[in-house]
Amino acid sequence: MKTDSKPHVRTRRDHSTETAEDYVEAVLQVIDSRGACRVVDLAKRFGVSHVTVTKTVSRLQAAGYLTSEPYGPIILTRKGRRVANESMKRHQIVLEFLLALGIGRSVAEVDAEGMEHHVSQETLSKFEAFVAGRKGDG
Amino acid sequence: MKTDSKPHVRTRRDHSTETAEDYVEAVLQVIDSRGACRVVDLAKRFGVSHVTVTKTVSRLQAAGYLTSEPYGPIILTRKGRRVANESMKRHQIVLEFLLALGIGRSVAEVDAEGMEHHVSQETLSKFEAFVAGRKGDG
DNA sequence: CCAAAATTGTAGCCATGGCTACAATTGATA
DNA sequence: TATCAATTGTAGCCATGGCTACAATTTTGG
Repeated sequence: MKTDSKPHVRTRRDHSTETAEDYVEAVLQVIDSRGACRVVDLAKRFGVSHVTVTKTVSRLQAAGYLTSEPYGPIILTRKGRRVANESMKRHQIVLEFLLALGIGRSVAEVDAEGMEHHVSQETLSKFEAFVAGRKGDG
Repeated sequence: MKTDSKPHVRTRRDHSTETAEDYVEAVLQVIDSRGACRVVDLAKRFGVSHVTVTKTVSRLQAAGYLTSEPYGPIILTRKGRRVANESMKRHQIVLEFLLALGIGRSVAEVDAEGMEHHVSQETLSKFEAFVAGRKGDG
C-alpha cells in the first residue's frame, strides 16, 4: 500500500526568510521616512514587544542582513538592502495587482503583505502583465 | 517624536490556524482517497517526520478539530469537517484563479497552497468573479 | 502462529517567535 | 547638572514546529 502523495515541492520561501524580508523591508522604509531605524520603530510596526524585535534583529545581524551596536540604530548591510529592495518590489507588484482587480486599498494592503512571500516568479510576472494591460485600457 | 506606523490590523489568519486548516484539509483528502487517514499519510504529505505529525495531531485534537486513539486512524470532528470544507473551497478558488491567469498548473498549485491563508473574503470574491468572467469569454 | 516490517508513541533536543519583569543606558528637561 | 522618561538589553518563561533515537504496538508474510 504505497502512498500517492506529492513530494512537497517547497518553492515557497520558508518562514525564517519571510521574517528576514519583512524586517529589512520595514527597516528600509523607516529609514526613508524617519532618517534612522530603532528597535522601538519595528516594535510598533509589527505590533510586538521590543524584546521580540531585539532578538530577531540579533539573529538577522548574525545572518548578515543588518548591523547594530548596543543602544544604536539599525543599519542594513549591502545584502540587507538588496533583499529589502527586491522584497519591496514584489510587495508593490502584488499590491498594484490587487488594486487593479478592484479590491479596496486597506484590504489590498493587508492581503499583499500576507501574499507577497508565497507568490512565485511566474505568478508575479502574470500579475505585472495584468496590471500593465489594465493601464492601457484606462 | 511619535511614530506614524499603522496599528497592525492582523486580518490574516495566525499561524496556528493555518496549520489547523492545512491538517484538516489533508485529513479530509486522504480519507476521501484512501478510506482512512493515518499519521504516516500526513507525514508524507507534508514532508515532515511522523513525530511532528503526532504532536500536531494531539494539539488539534485538544483544539477540537479531530480525534484519534493510540495507534488508530485520524478522524475529523464536525468542526474539523466544517473547517476542512471551507479551506478546500478557498483553496479551489485561488487555484482556479491562478489557472485562469495563465499560470502553469504545477506552479499554480504551489502558489495556491501558500496564498490560501492570506486572502481575505473580499479578495476571494474578486477572484471568483474573475474566473466566472473568463469562463464566459471562452 | 511468529518473526520481521511498518507504524506509532515517547523522551529529549533545537530554533523561532512571542511574552513579562527587571536592569542598564541614553536623552531630555526642569 | 541631576533626575526622570524613554529606549534598549537580559533573564527566563511559554508554544509551535522541527528533529533523532529508541520503545511499543500493529500488520503482514512465511
